[in-house]
Amino acid sequence: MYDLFFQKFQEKVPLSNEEQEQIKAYLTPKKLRKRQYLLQKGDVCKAIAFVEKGTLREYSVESGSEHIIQFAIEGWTISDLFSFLTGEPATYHIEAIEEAELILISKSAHEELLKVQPKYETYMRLLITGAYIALQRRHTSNISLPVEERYRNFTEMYPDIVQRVPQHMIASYLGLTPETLSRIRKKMANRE
Amino acid sequence: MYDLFFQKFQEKVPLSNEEQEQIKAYLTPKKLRKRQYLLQKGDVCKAIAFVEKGTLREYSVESGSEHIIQFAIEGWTISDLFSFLTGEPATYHIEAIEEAELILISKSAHEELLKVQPKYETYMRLLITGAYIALQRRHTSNISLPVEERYRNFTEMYPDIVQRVPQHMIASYLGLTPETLSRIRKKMANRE
DNA sequence: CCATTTCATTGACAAAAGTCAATGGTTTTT
DNA sequence: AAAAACCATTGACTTTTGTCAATGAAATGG
Repeated sequence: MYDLFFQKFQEKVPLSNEEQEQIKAYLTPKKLRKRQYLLQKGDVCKAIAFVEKGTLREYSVESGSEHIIQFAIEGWTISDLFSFLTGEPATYHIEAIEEAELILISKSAHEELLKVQPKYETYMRLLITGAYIALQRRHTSNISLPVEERYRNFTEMYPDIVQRVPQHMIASYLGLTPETLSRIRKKMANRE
Repeated sequence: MYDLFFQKFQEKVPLSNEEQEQIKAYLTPKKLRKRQYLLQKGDVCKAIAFVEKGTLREYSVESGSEHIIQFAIEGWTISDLFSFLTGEPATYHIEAIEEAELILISKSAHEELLKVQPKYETYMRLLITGAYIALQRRHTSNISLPVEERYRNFTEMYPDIVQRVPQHMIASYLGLTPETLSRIRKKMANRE
């Protein structure tokens, strides 16, 4: 159950067996059914979630329309960090697209782990650094590349997500309407 | 010279005088003239820069056109983190818009500080977490808000940058052409 | 202080993306 | 198994944004 979590952890920071057991004591498993919320806008985000199985999406709702901020599949971590850290109401929804198995780090677990296990702090630092770099690249490509290339990059970078997620959600992630993405795909297909 | 740096540091992590002196020993001051590069695309980013004075911009150049990724004024930190951490060539330029005074943390200083001073790791973690949250909000507003509101948010959030930076750079930051921003401003002004 | 460069604005036009509505195929639910 | 909900695609049309070119004002550098 915790295999993938610790595998990913150890890719960044090696742990002894004892350390692993120590950390494991702070973690909580949780299952979600399809369409079930992990977090709803307005609630306070109470955990950082690591995905052992399944697919989730994090999205904002702005004047009726949804905008997908992030997908998360096996091995990824997802949360509304701002809400989690400050205790302010969340601005995003997080929802299971498919049935999912998660490992949760609660706020109190997070704070305790920072105190008792320096390797946890290092892991968090590296995790967020990676997320920041990825987000920066995404943002850069968003404002500098033509839509078609952005879509192509996405399919090359995340072929597994393309398989598992409806197309209109990928459009939303790329900041497009479903119609526009459909037309771009058609144009790309016609050139082959 | 290091006042602002340690002021910002202590807002996140308090330090004793000894700790401050210890850390200071790893820092290097640097001045830039207007238009001078701190980093050029293709070079390896050798430092994290804290701005004591002046204004910098970080931007990408994609098929001839520039796209501003970030501004940095007094009290902000700027770097091509990916290049800094991996040693890969930078994908961004960083340049002084006005004459600037910086405090640099070199790669080796960064690595040493992580080893010898846990508070430095905590500071870095919190710094990057803040940057990540800010970037996520920016990206969200980019894909979900109409241009006019994005501009309004920017002017409200960073009135000092609006004062100090030419308008076409703000357009670039928002992902617009200068002409489009000019027209939006006109529209906004006409409604008053 | 003059020459040059940079900058913001505007107009005319082109290209890109969004909106609305309809269709037909899937999948999901009951 | 039938009904309902979801989904991708397409067409006609509108809105938004970009491109190119010109102008005049302001800032910059020698």
